[in-house]
Amino acid sequence: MKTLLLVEDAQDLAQLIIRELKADGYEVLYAPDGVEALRLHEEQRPALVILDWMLPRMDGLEVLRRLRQQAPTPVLMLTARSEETDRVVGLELGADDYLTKPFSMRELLARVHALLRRAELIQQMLQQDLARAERPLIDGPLCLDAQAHLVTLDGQPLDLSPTEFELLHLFLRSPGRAFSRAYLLDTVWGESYVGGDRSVDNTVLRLRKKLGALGEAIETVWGVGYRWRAHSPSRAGGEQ
Amino acid sequence: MKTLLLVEDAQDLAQLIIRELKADGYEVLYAPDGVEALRLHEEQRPALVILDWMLPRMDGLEVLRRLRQQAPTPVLMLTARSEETDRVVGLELGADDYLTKPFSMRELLARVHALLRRAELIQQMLQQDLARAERPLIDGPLCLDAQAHLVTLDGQPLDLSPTEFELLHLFLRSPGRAFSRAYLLDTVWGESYVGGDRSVDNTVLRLRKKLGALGEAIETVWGVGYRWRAHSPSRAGGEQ
DNA sequence: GATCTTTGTCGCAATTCTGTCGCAACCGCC
DNA sequence: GGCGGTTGCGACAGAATTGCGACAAAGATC
Repeated sequence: MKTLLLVEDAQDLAQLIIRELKADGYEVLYAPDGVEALRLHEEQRPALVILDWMLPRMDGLEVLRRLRQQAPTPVLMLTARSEETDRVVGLELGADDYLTKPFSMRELLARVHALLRRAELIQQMLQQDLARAERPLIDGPLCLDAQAHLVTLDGQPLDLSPTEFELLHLFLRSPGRAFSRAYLLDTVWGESYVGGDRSVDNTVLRLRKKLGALGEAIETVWGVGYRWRAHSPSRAGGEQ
Repeated sequence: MKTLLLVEDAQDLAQLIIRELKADGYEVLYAPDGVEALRLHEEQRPALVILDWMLPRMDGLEVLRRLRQQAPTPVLMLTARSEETDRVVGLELGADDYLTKPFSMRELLARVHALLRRAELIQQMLQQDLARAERPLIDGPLCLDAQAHLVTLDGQPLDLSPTEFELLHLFLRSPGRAFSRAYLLDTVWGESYVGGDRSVDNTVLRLRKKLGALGEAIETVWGVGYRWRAHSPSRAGGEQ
């Protein structure tokens, strides 16, 4: 479920927007002013920010400027003025889209969807670029092709869940390196994720199962975390 | 419905033309001067521009020159002078046609129709050229010929909708590569499209049905999107 | 202007994923 | 060998994702 941050000082409008966004399946954080907005943004890392132009304590443009220093989170600005200069200033400072009051909830939702999709696209493009530079990762009978998002074992495709795939990807990129659970949670699950270490354990468990005999390649580093065996023998031995 | 842009500072004439064009089923954008014309053109990308020679703030020829830097939109110029030199200058600068005031609405419409038809033809030829560079894409019993805009399965022609065709085309150009829904929406549907992920799902569903047994070649990449099954495992990633 | 095609959306079912819990097994240490 | 802490692992439930039929709106065709 995606999390959005709404920054709007008019309480009644805010309530309306929040209700609408929640009905559409989003988690909504709310900040009545810029200071609170920056705090929430840093703490929760929402997928998108809806930012009112006029705010108490800190001007919307100033908030936008500071948000941009924190992260490339997409920003949808709301304004009462439809002057072109405003639009230009907002967009130049890095707002991704722009909505003039009054607007319909339908339109707001459409813009939110579009912005989120674009953000997703950009992320995928970046990943694709990385993946393209990367040749498929091979370790004995195992092959992970990031671009195809495909893992094969002895030539047979392996059906991995997204989390399992990301974990294996990380392991294969740095065989022999030990990863703490905290690091894995940060990297694979995302830095804003809040969950227990047992999530890691279980994903490792499931991955080991799917890897069959190769599951042994994921070694437990006692008291620390896990590690992918550095030098896999060219063929898996007879042990089971 | 095609969108036209009318650039004309004489209000009464403009009103007349607008009414006439709308009655003929076009969407009409209106700019009273060159600055606004360029803005609208960039923002809305009309299919054709009707441009008056004499304009406030920016001369019609200057507008034409700048339009040409933006896009190859066909331009119909209106002028009060019938001198041949003017005609030459206008056409040299890239106006596609030319109409001398006063003119009948009947004549204007005829020219608009002709220009649009020609533009469509040109665009189609460009696409043909692009398609020609590509040889037919073949995957087992399936053959997609972009030039002929034809798909055959076991030699039988397959009836695909435009969206389905584009989607299949994209898949076959990069077999084995996983595409996110966001990427597909951007590429097949267009970046300005605002719609949900389920549109992709449904087009995939319809395509799978029409492909029959080969429908299985469209693999679901869970949590990511879709991928066309790579036939030859020797090539790991799709290249394009 | 009537009809057909295309295509986006909705709703529900089916599937898959994933965090948590409980308990057993295990490790290192004293 | 006992002990505290850590890990393995099966089970479960809630959440997220996808499949798919139905419907309606928009556009194309005639």
